[in-house]
Amino acid sequence: MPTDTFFNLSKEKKNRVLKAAINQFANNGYSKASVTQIVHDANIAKGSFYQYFIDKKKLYKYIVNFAINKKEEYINDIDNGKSNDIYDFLIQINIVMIKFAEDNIKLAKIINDLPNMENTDIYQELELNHKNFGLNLFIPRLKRAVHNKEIRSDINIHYTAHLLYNSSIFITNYFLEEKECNSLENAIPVIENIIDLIISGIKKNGGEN
Amino acid sequence: MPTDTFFNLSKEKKNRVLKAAINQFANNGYSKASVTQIVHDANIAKGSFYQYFIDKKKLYKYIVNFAINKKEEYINDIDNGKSNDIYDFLIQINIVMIKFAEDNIKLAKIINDLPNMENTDIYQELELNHKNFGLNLFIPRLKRAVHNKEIRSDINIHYTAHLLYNSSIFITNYFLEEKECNSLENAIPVIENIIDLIISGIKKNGGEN
Amino acid sequence: MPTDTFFNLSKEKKNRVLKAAINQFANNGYSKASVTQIVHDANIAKGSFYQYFIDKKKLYKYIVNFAINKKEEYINDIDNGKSNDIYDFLIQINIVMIKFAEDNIKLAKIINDLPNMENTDIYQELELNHKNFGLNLFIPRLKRAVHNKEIRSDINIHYTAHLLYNSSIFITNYFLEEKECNSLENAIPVIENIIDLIISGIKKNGGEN
Amino acid sequence: MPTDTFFNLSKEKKNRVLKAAINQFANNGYSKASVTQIVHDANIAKGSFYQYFIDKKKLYKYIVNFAINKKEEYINDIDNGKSNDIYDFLIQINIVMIKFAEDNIKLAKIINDLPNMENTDIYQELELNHKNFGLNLFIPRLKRAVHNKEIRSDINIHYTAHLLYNSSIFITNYFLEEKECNSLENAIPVIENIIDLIISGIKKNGGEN
DNA sequence: GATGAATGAGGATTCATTCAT
DNA sequence: TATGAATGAATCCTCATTCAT
Repeated sequence: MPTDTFFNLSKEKKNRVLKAAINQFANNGYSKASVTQIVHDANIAKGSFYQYFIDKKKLYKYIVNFAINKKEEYINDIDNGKSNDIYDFLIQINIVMIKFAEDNIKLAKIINDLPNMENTDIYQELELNHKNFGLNLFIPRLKRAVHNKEIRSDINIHYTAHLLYNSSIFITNYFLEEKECNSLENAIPVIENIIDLIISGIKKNGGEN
Repeated sequence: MPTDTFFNLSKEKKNRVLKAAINQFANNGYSKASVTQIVHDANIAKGSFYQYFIDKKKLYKYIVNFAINKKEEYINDIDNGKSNDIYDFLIQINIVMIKFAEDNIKLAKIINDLPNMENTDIYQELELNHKNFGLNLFIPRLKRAVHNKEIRSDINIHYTAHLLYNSSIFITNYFLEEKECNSLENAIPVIENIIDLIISGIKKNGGEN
Repeated sequence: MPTDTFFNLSKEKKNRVLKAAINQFANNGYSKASVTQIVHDANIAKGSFYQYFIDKKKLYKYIVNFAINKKEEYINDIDNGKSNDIYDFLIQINIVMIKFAEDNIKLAKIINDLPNMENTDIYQELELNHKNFGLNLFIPRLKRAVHNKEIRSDINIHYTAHLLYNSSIFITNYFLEEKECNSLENAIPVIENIIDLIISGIKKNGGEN
Repeated sequence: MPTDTFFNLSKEKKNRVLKAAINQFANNGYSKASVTQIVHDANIAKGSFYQYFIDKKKLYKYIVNFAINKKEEYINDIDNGKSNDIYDFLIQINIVMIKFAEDNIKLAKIINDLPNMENTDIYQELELNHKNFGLNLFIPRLKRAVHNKEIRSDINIHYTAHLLYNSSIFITNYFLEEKECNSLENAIPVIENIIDLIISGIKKNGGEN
């Protein structure tokens, strides 16, 4: 999406510009993000900006795609692990999402803001469907788990996928907000706890009384 | 938050203004909402607006509080019902939230948009903690349910409350988006399905084989 | 084309704005005319300008129509005179066009610049066809003159109308440029001279030798 | 007007630049012509452009002179023919002007656009007086024709020259616009028709009845 | 209390020109 | 000499807010 001119820039300058842009979009969202501010933060001329990117929209789309690609890289890491049981998988996916958010807080914010753009043309133009990406992460795993008799066969896979996807977002946000300064290690028990809730339910088991 | 002048207005005029404002904020979010448009839709003079509200921000805060109060009214209705078991309670609370959203789509949208404002000064100034309100809805119920041995005593109540609160938001959104035209009745099986997931977990039970 | 706000302005202010705008467009043409300059010359705020006119284009269209209407008023004056013979008519029309240009040099310049806009969307939007207006001025008169045996029946009316229309533009420009400071009276012999050329041709008549 | 650097360029490169520039000016006029676009079309670097020409204005002046010189070449061709009578001369000159316009549409457009620049500094700087060139084309011929008793001795030569010059422009434009696709042959009857009007006038001749 | 005109800082974007390599 | 990135003043336009009547 950027012009050749942008790609020909020194790595240092490219990073300055990207950093400034990511900051703007993360802190202000698309429509309130200011090109003037980006240009100021990146210490480049106004005119230069428009030699790097056709317009603000193109830059935004580039950054969004950049963020999503990065996130998917994280996810693919575990996907390749082919972890066997659904419990492990759920733990892994949540860990990885927190890892991504920790490593890339600003990018995570930009992705989190996407649902707010759903009714805009710009969202259509993005064409990616990150939401479906999220769901598609869970659906095949759930099917496999049903097949392997790991989980009940009477659940609605669609709803469950939504619930799991939603929970992963919740877990990430929860960790970022309330535990912000702590290391990932502190998150693992929380994740396990919540996944356990989902796996086993909150109901008191007959046998337990 | 509005001035006395606003409260002295005829009910009809007050409603015109509120309706116009709610529409603006629901459709455009805070920062893109246009005072000019509100003024036009409400058919009042620009100057009058600033005699009713100090500024756009004050109006927004007023509307947000208005929306939250309305939502809490719905919730209090069931709370008073003192429904006994946790399962029933969860069903009830989700039904009521959908009801609220159905009856007040615009207000629901405004409330849904709140998380996106979390990093702004305006959010701090709201001071309300709708989120805590949400959590406080579940925490005492969960405690009671543990005490009544309805649910496992080894769950973390805090996390569980979060999960339930989060799920209720998800259920409402899911219903609004994907089932928009259907009646509330159609939602009930979905709600039951999801609540069942949470209650019983997704794990295949020993006895089921 | 302007907003109600503009029409509600004091006559003095309206004139200030119109004068500044006419000056800009006359001296710089549409695309180089500067809103900032208009606003400065008229001594109003930038924001006010956009409360008077939707945008620069709308203002331009308004001014062009204003200019054309004024010109047509001048022409209608003679048209109503129902001057009989074609010679008188040609004299009259040229006098009137010079009068218009003298009284409204800036408006005349704006009209003269119109052909340069012929390939732009804005010209299409004007919808007026000033050129056809010019031709239609001559065609019926020529037809009548042929019928009255004032002029040769073997001329091509279409070409002749073009030639006459074109000549009238030439005469006006000629007068404005080369005689700028002189009064209209000085123009009349020139007009008569040129019209005589067109009426009688430049060829030496048989009888004259 | 270009720098030595430009003249030292390979013919092929010079032509690329000139072609791109002519296109820009013909299609957009001076002020809307884009240096960036010229540079792109000519496939040269931005910096090179400014090594060939001091600035956009200098290039424009060079192109205008280039166009005018070309046009004069066409005219000189017939001048050398020493065609005798004024009627033939007028026919010839109009044919030649259409020929020029046909062969060099872009250059003709640039020349046609000149009157619109009359109030700019750039026009003054051109210094050429193409208009006088046009007039000087006709004045000596008219004098000769008077002397040869081909035309009336009581006409004002100056006005007549203007009228003829103006008509030639009109004829060319008329042909370019309305007959664009046709060959020059189709233009000749039109030219004859109009020249006949000018020669003989539109008045019904006494003797003709 | 109602009105609507006035304000101006701020928004994104363009483009001829300069400059370092 | 060729290159293409850098520059910044200028462009049109928006909008919450103020002010005079």
